[in-house]
Amino acid sequence: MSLADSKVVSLVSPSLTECRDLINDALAKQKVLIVAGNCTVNYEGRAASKLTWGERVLVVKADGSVLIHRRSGYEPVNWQPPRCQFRVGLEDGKLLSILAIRQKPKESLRLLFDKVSVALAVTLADEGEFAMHVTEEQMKRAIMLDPSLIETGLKLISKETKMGDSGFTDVYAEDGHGRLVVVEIKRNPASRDAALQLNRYVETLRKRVNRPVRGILAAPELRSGTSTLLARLGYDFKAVSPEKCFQILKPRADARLSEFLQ
Amino acid sequence: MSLADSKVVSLVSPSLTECRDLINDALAKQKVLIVAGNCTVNYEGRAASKLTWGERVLVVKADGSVLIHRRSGYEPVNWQPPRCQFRVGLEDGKLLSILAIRQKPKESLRLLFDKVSVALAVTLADEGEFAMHVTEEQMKRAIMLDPSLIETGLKLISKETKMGDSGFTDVYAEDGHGRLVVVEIKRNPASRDAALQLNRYVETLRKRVNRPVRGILAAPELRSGTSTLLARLGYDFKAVSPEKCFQILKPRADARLSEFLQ
DNA sequence: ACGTCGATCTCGAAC
DNA sequence: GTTCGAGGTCGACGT
Repeated sequence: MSLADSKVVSLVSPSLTECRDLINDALAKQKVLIVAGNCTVNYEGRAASKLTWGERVLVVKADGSVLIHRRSGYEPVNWQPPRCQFRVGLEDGKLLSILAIRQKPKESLRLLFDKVSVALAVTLADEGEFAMHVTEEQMKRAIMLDPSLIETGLKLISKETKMGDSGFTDVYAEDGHGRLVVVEIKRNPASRDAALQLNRYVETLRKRVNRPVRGILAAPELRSGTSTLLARLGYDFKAVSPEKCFQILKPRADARLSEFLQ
Repeated sequence: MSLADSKVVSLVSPSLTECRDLINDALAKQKVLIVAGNCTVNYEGRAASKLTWGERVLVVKADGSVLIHRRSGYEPVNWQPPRCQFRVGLEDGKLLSILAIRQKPKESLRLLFDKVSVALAVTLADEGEFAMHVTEEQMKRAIMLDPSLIETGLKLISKETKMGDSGFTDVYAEDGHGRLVVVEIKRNPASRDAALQLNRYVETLRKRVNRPVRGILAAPELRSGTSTLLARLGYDFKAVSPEKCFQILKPRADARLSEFLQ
């Protein structure tokens, strides 16, 4: 097994020639490529940009995505989404040039390295499964897909996706008797705060429309004392479990998400 | 100069203990840290997710951003924006645990490595400047060089380069019928605000001259709803892409552009 | 600090 | 294929 076939190839302070060979090998074998060094970057496509000399980390992934990261910042300074094609070359033996071209939209990313600190080609074996858990937002989505989770005859008014100020999620609907309904959704057992928050939304709405407005607090359960408060305010409670919401979302979710409760 | 002080520290197939030390050193010195290995990731915060075992690349940047990349895909499978704090530890000497915690919103990212292929700590010296190229000003320049980009028969009146107060760029011209034309240029999809801004310019001009004044909104596209507003105000829209402007500027530019392309 | 908006948004789904 | 909407969006700007 030659060096180039091993799972990790790491070159510290390689010559540009060594680096070119490693890059070509990594690209051919669809490894993940990581290069840290002094470079410039020119981008042209949907927009155009220029990045003058400095040390950055280049990452090329197996699907031809490209990331160029500076020392700080979550987002790459330059990048390309998947399906890039590459041309790697040495200019005068002094500059390592990497050209990443993408069709549709037609874009190009051109890197020049004059010094590479470290170059890395890694084969990643990854069959792991990624799963998002049920969030409040997903519960909301389930309820909007099937308002009968709350009450038969309930009809949505708006697809408003605005979140309340304290992580409360609200749905506006109309019940079987034509009354406006505000539904507050909580993923966890709802506290008195949730009831008061619901109250604020209903009060606000009552000032704006001249018709009956109901309030419903939807959550897996109520914390102690919340039931009394809710009744005193004149609102209803509806038990909604994350699991039930998942049953609604499941048929619409893709294969990966179906794994989501693990 | 010890190993840990050099600009690049690269460990291939390190023990988890070595790896922990390298990571702690990198975090302390605010280096860029790159770790490739077999891991799981658990995220909890605004949402929650779980990623089962598999080989990925972890990147921690100098500002405490975290990226976890799988072999494919532009986007990291898990991440944290800047300002994470870290806790690194060994569990039973069998698992390397990295906990990244972020306040506001309260979020946590927990990685467990059972095998590290390669660990890298790099100091990036980067004072380079990043500049986007086709700016609104450049689009304006292109349109002034070739007003037919907007409409055949359009003639410039002034070379006024004054910018509008909100980043709006305006061009004054005269159309084939001798009517005054105000052209508002936006580099990005134009919103209702752009239409209203154009309206203000046209209204102002109509008060000062006693002749017909047209308004044209030039942008790559209109955001939803803007078309209706624009029509109601009686103005025209002309699609102008940065790319097309770039094509106009490209042949005319001289020394500066040759630098721009290189 | 909080809300609104743009982005080389990216990404997936619906049509 | 294109269009549309969501996102753990991120990040910048205005209040």
